[in-house]
Formats: sequence, structure tokens, C-alpha cells
Amino acid sequence: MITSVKGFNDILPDQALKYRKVEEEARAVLEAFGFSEIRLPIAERLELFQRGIGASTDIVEKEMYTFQDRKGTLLALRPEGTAPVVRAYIEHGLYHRDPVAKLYYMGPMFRYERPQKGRTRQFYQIGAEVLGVEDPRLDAEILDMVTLLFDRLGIEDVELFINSLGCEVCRPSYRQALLEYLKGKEEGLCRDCKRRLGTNPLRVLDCKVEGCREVTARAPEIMGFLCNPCREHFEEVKGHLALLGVPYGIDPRMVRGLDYYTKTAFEMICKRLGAQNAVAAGGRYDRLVKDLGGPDTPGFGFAIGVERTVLLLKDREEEILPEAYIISLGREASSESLRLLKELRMEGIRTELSYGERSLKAHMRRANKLGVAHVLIIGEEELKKGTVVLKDMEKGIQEEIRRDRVVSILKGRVEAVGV
RNA sequence: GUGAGCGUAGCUCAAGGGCAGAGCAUUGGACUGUGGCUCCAAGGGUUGGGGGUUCGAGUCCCCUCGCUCACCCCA
Repeated sequence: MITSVKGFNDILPDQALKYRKVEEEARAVLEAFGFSEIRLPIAERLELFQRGIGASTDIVEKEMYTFQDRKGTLLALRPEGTAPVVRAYIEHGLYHRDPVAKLYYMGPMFRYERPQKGRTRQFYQIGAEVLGVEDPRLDAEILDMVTLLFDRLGIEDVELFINSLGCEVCRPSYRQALLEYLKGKEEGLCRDCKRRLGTNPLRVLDCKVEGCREVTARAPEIMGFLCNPCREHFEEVKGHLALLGVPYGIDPRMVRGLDYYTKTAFEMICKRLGAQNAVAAGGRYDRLVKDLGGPDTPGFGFAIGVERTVLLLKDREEEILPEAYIISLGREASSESLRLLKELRMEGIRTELSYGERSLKAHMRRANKLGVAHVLIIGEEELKKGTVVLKDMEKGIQEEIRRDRVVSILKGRVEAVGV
């Protein structure tokens, strides 16, 4: 048996319905907030991610699917969507059209990681980016939007946490202070954290190991090191969130895995998710556009993990059921049933044929199992008389109607149900 | 990359050295052209794969593959 590739999962129809629900709701909210869709390639030049995400991040170092095309160009399957959006923004000079760009995208991303709950190698993200706005009102506006989206999806137990990561002015001094605090305390840290001291010391702060938590319990917090502009920005974001009535918490230890983030960072967490508990995350990236060769342009964006969101969705989405089900008995009636099928479909009535030469009972069982509302039976007798039996499956009553009246009668019934 | 747990029918799971089973699902029948409830029956398995121990292995041992969860990392 040929199976799918590890971490590349099939999304079967019942799940696909949920994905679609999330996507449709997201589209509605995003477009109400003034975003336009952008569709981008699934592969980019490797260099885009090395420069955008940061060459020493885990994503770039060991999680990307990279390959050469036949000409030898180094490509990567996109591990995230922000860098490609910014690339397109610069490449097409979108800032010439409008100083503010509000773009959203949805589609698969790829990271080579060990799959677990809420984590696959091909996974879907819905993301949005605002380029060209430095105003802290925007940060609050977007956080409000994300909150609203989960609300609209009926997911109530997500919690918003925010933090400020500072900027290129103040973050280094915090980093320095943290390193000094940790100096001499290395023994109490786990192996991973000892490594992190060299790579990304801020990460030590959100280590789950008990010993590390004890060590960092009294560590300095970034809030005390923010420069005036960053502090003011953060204060304003908090004020605006309160104004909008957006519930949030502050997590001074929150760190981002991508290098480009500055100032506001946020995560939306749900306890039901297991270890991979972030359903959405993002923040401000005021340097990225410039770093990728564009004009000095601030940015704010986020991505929603669709798999994780689907895991949180409560009710099973309603299946799309056929409205009419045609059963024919006998060879001549079977031709007539095909004609009727087409007529009904042309009128927009979802109709299915019952295939195979089986007993009427077998056909009826299947109609019942499918959950169709109306069954049309054409047998030899009906064929002779020019009629069709119409059975209402819910009421359990049936009537014999004229063949040439079937479409109009059914149309009336189906519309009456409110389709 | 590391660790743990689990692989038996389409699905959920029994059988823990001695005939591979149940429920659900599927198909047919009871009811010759009428669904749901009920009852009866049938089909469906190299017990993930390979090797070993044994008179005998789904069961014990080794290897391997896969899945799951966690670490890591992150949406």
C-alpha cells in the first residue's frame, strides 16, 4: 500500500468542512477589517527565509524543506507567510500604490518537525499583514480582530497574551542584563537552556523545566529595559485594548521564534490544545521590510494555525445533503431517472441517483442513511402512467405525481425548507 | 534529533502460550414495489513486516517499519 508521507495528512471530507468553516469565517472578518487577499507561491528562494526569519533560527537551521530546481537555484518550501508577503510587497512596489497595505493569505506551510498533536509537516495558516502603520492603535485593532474571529467561530477559551520585545535599541541591553543575571547560575539550568545561553538567551525564560523556572524566577524583565518609544508604544497598546474591551494578559516571558519581531508580540493560547497550545501568534516587525531591501516600513502581522483552530471547533459542521434521491426500478426506468436527474440538477436541486439493480428496500435504506429529505421512485408502473412517486422521508408519506410536474413540485418543497 | 506508549476486520476494541473474536459499519434476508426499530445471516484478517524461542506464538525475545504523545520548536 502506498501511504501518505509522514506529517503530510489527508483532510477527509468531514474535516475539510471544518477547515472551510474556519477559512470562510476568517475571510469575512478580514475583509470587514479592510484586508485584501494575496496569493503567493508555495516555494521561494531559500535566501528569502534566511534573511527574513533569521539564519540562526531553528526554522531556517533545521526545519526547512530545501531543494534545487533543475537549474540549480536553491529553493525552499515556505515555512511561514510573512517573509513572502513582504517580498511581494517590495517586488511589486505596493507602497507606491498606497502607503498602507493590508494583505491576507491562507494556505499550506511546511516545516520538517516531528509531528504531534497540533503539529504537522504540511500545515495550514491564515495570516494577515499590515505594512506602513506604526500607530499603536493598529496593534490593538488587529488584536481585537483576532479575538473577534475566535469569538465568531464559537471558540471561547482562547486567551490573549501580549508582551513587548523592544527594538534594536533596547533589546540588546536587556539581553545583556539577562546574561549577567544568569552568569554563575548555569548549573541550575537544563541542558537545552545551557545551549540557549549561546543561541537565544531570552528563550531560557519560557523553559518548562522546574529548575530553570526557579533560576529565572527573579530574572530581570524586559519591561524595565524598554526604551522610551517602545515603552510608550506598549502602554498605548494596553490602553487601546482596554478601550476596545479586549481581554488580555501580559506575559513578560513570551519570546518569538522568528528574529524579525519588534515591540508588540502576542500569542493566543488554548489550554485544550496540548503542548502546541498557540492557535495564533504574531506581532510587530518594524525592521523586516528594510532588512529585505525595501523602504523603511513598519509592519504588524499574525498567523492562525488552522489545524489547531479546527481542533478547538465545537460542533460538527452540517453535512451538505442531497435534497432529492432518485430510485428507479427496471431498465427503462433507469434511463428515465437519468433524464430526471439532469432536470433537477439544472434547477439547482441537489440530487443523487441510487445506483445498481437492487431491491427497493435496499435503495430506501440507502436513501435513509444518506439523510435525504425526498425520494423519487420511478418503476415500470409509473413509467407507463407517466408519473413518479414522491416520498417525504421525514413525514413518511408519499404521493404519486405527474412526471411533468416533478421539477416544479420539488422546487417548491426544497425552497420551503429554506435552502 | 531524543524519549515514552501503541500497532489484531473499514472503525472501536477483546483474546496475555492451545480453534483469531465482539460491537459498530457493509451486504442480503425476515417484509416479492417502500427507509428508520427489531431479529437472522453473510462477506470481510498474511494479528504492521522480518527473524528467533517453542510440539504450538496475536501472546515471549530480537530487529525493522508505522502511528501517537512529549521533549525540542512553533501556528
